[in-house]
Amino acid sequence: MLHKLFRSICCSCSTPSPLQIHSAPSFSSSIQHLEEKIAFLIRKCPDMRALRQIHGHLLRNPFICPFPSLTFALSKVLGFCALSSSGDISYAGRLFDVIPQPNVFSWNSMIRGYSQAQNQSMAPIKLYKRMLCSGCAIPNSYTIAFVLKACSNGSAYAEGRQVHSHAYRYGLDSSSFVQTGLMNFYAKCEEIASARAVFDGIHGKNLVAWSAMISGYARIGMANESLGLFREMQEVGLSPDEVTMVSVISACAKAGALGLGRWIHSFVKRKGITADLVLSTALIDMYSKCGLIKKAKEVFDEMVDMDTMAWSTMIVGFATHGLVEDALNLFSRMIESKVKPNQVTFLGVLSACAHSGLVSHGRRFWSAMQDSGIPPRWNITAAWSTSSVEPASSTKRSPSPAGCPSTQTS
DNA sequence: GTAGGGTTAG
Repeated sequence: MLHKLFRSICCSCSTPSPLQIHSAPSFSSSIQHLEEKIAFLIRKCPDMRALRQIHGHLLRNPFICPFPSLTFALSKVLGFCALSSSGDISYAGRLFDVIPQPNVFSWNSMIRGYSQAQNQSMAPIKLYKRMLCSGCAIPNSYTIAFVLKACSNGSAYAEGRQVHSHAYRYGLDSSSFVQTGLMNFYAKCEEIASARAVFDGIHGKNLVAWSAMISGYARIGMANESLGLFREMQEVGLSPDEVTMVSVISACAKAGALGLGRWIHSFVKRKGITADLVLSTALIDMYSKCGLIKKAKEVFDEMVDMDTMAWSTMIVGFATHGLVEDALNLFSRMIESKVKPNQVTFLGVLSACAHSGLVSHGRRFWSAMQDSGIPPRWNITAAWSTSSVEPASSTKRSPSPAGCPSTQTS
């Protein structure tokens, strides 16, 4: 089926003759047509099995897919393997290693793919270093944003600062995606003053920039600053969305600001902001932490689809309030609903058992937890290299501006 | 000329 489809697509895009190649508009149009077809085919690709067939066709029939279309096609194949939920990052890695001169799209797909993959915390930054050293592709705003995300996830502060200076040197620091990436990176590394410096330097801040800063303050418990910025955002005429509201609700939860939290909840309703899964979970947490467990349960009961985090938040809430029976009953309902518990869920039920001296129940949950493959302890280690990351050549600008770190590591 | 940023539980 796929074979036939591929054949028909490729046959409909005839290989340009030498005459056509000299006739630039015709050649260019033919190439573009072929690339559109290949992109379509990969976009519709259901799984790795089909993707491997497409990849095989490309390699076996280079005459129907000449350079530069082969480069384009391979970067599309790579993008699917590295980024799609039905992709395969190890296949992407093997493919990437045999591409002679990967283009910037391929580098970016791999950097982003490794950032999203489990147990690959070192890989994105190593790859970024390889990209800079290779000198065959210049980072763009996508590269910088993806690497910054990887640095945020891995709390790789030294590397992130270097990436900041690279953003400046390559003239990419005016990209809104890079700016948001920088704010998030600094906020996640608890360098909130640096995050704020980036935020203050943005001209024409959009909703994402405001939300990122509000979230940065909320995350480290600076509730007043978070809520103050939320007010300021509205004063400049920007309307918050559900993502902004989640951070604001989280700030109320951390501050134990029930009055404000209730006002925010009514604000969400009044403005018609969708109380999606994440926002509802944030509300449950806020009401629970502010002592209003009944209201938390009301929000939970109104939810249609609950994930592990929503169930766990409610279970932990009950446990914290000493409502042991409610916590254990909810855990049973969660299992009946076929939602998989995680370490936080078990922490909730075990803490409920501890509060009420239910030793035998506790032992059963302890065994069930280990049977589920959840170890009693887990470590999240940021195994990042602290070695220097330097571009191979070509700096666009120097020296660094105020607030932008030097590229040299001490 | 392929693609992207801000959100929740311990």
